[in-house]
Amino acid sequence: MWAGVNIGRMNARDAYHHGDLRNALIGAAARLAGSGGPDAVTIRAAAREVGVTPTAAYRHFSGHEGLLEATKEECITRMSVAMRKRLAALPPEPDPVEAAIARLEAIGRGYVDFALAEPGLFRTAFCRGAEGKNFADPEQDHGEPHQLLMGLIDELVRLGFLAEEQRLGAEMGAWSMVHGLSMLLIDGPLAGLGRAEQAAVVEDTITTFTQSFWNARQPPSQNKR
Amino acid sequence: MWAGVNIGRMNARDAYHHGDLRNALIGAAARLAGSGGPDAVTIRAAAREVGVTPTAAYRHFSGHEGLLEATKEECITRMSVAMRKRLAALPPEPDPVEAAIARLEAIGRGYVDFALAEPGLFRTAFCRGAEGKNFADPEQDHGEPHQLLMGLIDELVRLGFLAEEQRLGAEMGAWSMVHGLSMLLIDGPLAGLGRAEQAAVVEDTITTFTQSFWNARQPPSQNKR
DNA sequence: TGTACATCAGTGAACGCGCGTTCACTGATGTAC
DNA sequence: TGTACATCAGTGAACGCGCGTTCACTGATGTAC
Repeated sequence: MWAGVNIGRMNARDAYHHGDLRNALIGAAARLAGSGGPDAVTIRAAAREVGVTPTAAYRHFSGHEGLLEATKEECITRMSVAMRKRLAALPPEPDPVEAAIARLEAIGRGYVDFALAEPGLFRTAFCRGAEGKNFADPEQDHGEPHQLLMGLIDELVRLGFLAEEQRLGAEMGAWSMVHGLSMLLIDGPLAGLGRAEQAAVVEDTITTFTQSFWNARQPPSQNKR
Repeated sequence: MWAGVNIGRMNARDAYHHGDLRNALIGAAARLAGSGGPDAVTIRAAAREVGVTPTAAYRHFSGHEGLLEATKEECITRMSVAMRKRLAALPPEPDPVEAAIARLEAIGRGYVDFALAEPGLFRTAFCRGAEGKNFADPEQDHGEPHQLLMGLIDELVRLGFLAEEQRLGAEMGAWSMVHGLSMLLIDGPLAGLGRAEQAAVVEDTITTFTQSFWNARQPPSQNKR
């Protein structure tokens, strides 16, 4: 009871010298984000959830912004876990190019499905962050989901399926596609669609996009699919 | 001075029986949205901007949600104006297919450029709306930018460039792409990039996508894909 | 092994803020006669 | 053309809310000796 994730509220006894308040607050904040999006992530609400005074949070975070930033990271982590599960569930595929494209499609579906399953977490993962942050810094990464994508694009280049000059367009095209689709489905004009209609849109869009990957193929040898 | 858009604050004399308070409030709200996004759109701030009591707004809107909804519409309208300008600036192109694809690319660039030029308005145009709204209702449209896109997809189908079954995938693919690209650039991990780098990303992504349209061409005559 | 004491990690009360919204009101306008 | 009066479109004060943050504080913990 002294470490790890806390479930529900703790009584006053446990709350005192909690042992893992930082993680407990992040967990609570993620719960709040899940049901109410980034706006629901407040110091007071997270502290309330954990059963602790708001002031206590200031021992572990610089303030509201610190909590939100930590919560964003948590959301990104959960997202990449969901995406990795998709990869793990993929059937074996001997052809390396087929395999890489299947993996690409799988993480794309994982991306969109996570957004649909956990819109609050998704919104939080991509909500406007602190002004000062500079993502252009190559030292800083854009988060795990992006790393998964980059790895697959790298592989397609290595396999000679994509040319070096196609790298940026393919990477950003894929990312933009799944991100935009997710946004339109959860917050945008497609949010009112029923489950089945949404699934159909996802299916068509992803399929079309995967096809465009085959179509964009390098000028290699025979009939290109 | 009695009608039309108001610039700056009005004095008490003019404010009384303002004449066009509804539009003045929407204009003020759009200004707030432009600098602070949807969260900055509040009844109190809009009223303050116009030089009027918050209570006065309740003569023209049901409440905060009513004002926000009207502001969203305003943002969407401004966006489609910007996109139409791009269309108008296009050089003449005799080939109807070339023309349609050029127009498609133009509205796509217009979409992304609007997001980059007016991130606050863009965010507001696509912020989470009222729960009850059902966009699945075919009577309701998804907004002018979407109509522009639909019109061009229709034309490509009519010209035989796209097959009927490709319609949904092409439509959602194009929309998702520009929407996701916009979001990643203004709020997401690409927000920290410099102007030049952002422009390069836009260029590559849009070019790749337009190319994929050519690649996705119907199985008309010669070498397919 | 016991104890004094520094430090750590919480409490509880309070602050000021901007918000949405409601109330009773009143000045300005326009219309019937 | 003048006037009484209904209606319209504002005012001004107040409410309660949840928020971020700060303050002085104190109970719990762990460590030096």
